[in-house]
Amino acid sequence: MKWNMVENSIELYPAKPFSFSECLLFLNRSNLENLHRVIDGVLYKLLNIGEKNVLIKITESPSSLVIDFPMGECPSDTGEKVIQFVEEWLGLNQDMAGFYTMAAHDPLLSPLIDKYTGLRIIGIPDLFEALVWAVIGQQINLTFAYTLKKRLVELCGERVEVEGLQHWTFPSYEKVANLTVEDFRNMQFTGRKAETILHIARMMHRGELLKESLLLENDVQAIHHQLTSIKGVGPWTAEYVMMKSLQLPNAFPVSDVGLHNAIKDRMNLPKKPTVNEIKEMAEVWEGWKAYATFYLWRSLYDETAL
DNA sequence: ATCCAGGAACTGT
DNA sequence: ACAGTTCATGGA
Repeated sequence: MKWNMVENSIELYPAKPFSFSECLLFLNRSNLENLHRVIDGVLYKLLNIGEKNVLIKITESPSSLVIDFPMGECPSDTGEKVIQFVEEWLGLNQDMAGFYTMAAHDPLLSPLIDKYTGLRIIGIPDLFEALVWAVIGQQINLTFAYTLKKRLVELCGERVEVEGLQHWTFPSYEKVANLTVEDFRNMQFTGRKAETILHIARMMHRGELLKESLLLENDVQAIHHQLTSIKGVGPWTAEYVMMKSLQLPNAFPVSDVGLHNAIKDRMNLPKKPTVNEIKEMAEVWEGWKAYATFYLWRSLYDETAL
């Protein structure tokens, strides 16, 4: 992707179609979210890069996205990492052309790509954060999931105040690895989720689980197997992480309840479809199942009928 | 109060 | 292989 550094700001030029307002809508869906902030069309996020916390501020200009650094100058040698993060976070490096061509011929997806043109899959570039968020989200409603995440972040994430606004980073696996099951129980995590998250944190702390290593696997089945071999990580969590953190366009959390509800609503079905029925209708999505899923999720929080 | 939630592991057949 | 049970709690 093209980019340009001008004085103390970076301009990015995502390939079209790209919708910044769709990014903001997704990122602003919960008022319990504290890992970024959306204020009047401006997106803030605190990044931890090379032991330093860097606040980025993203705005849209007519022809580009602009990243500014409200804490001062962009520290030298972090510019590249900031760009890479934002690309993965907002999906700027995603090539949508094949998906749109496929979706245009699918009666379920075609209204969605028309209405949400430019929507990208919003990612969670940090593998640890993606895994923890997925484990938290297992079998509980989203509001409670956000509450639990907020408690964990405020317990051991890092906080910075800039211009009167608080900003948080997600806790590092080093810090989480030093927590106990009781710490999690006090935050109303279940014992199982506490064990799973602690296990993941300790694995990553020991260097036994690395995003770069997963991405070097030669096929997605190997990645899926490596993730599901972690106790507490099942098929849904593995696919979710492959979609949101590893950016695999064909990742498919087929058992996802939200996906089931979206398909039911979109097709006016009397009840939710079975997993096998969904697998059948997803055959034509081959190669793009992650995008199909994300566009269907998007339809769930649409206030206006399609 | 009742059902369900962006599941997973375990148990029994 | 497949179905039922348990975990645990909050939200609507």
